[in-house]
Amino acid sequence: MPELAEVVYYKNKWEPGLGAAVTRIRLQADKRPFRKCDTDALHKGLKGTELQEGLTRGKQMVFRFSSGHWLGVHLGMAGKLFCEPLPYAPAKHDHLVLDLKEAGKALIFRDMRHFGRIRYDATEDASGPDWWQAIPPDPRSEDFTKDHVKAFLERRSGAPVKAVLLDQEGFPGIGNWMADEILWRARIHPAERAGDLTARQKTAIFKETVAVTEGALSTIAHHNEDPPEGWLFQVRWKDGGICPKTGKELVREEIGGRTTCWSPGRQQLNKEK
DNA sequence: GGAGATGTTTCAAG
DNA sequence: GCTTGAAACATCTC
Repeated sequence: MPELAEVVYYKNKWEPGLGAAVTRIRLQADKRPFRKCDTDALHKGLKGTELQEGLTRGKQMVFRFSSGHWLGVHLGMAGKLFCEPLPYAPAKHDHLVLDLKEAGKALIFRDMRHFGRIRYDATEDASGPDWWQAIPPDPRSEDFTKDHVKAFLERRSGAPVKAVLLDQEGFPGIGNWMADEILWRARIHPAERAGDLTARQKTAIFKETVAVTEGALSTIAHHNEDPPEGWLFQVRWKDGGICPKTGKELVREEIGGRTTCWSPGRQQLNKEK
């Protein structure tokens, strides 16, 4: 579900808890979102600390608590964060609930599919845990440059460009619909091998990645609205969806391991041109 | 009942 | 060691 802009949207859902201390922690330690997480340490470490800040990079989130405690959140495919007044009774898939008594709020992580992930780290490093610092620059960053994009496309030269756009090592925050939107705008066939792209096409991928990210942030990040009319997003899951540019039918097929939607008249393989 | 879902990890093969 | 592709993960909805 959540790509870069939606991750920002959900991160902000915990804002009502800023400045308040964690008074109670309820979690389902045996569930998959806590794989590789020391839940005992989380319990002991986080209790009594104050929520100070929430940050996002790509699809990753981290919440900074007082005294060097950090909570990492990944929403997976279907996860969400929200806030409810106390007292709050957790539902079946509410894997983590933080009560903040002085704010009168419960902060909740819910994930029906269990593809999400919670992490806990204790470090005095003000830049955050190692895994957080290791996340490559996302498309909002000034370090996300044309050269960076070109180098990554060349490194993954044998893979379909759709698969490369989904790789969080090169395009943190880009997910399935954003990748389709970028390729549709750039008029590139999703099955094109990244190494077969022209210099002009590589530049187009850089520019459209930034543009789609900004467009998504301006709508989804604030109110979870859909992107504007005229985006592929509006039609890509509809049966018999029509390309807003060509007026012809869109195609759906699995490319790079994910269902991919594109406009055949607009996006062709280079060798077919 | 079966397929598919806005994602990541892991593993095998080249 | 690096790249690529496919399977696995858990649950719900259509």
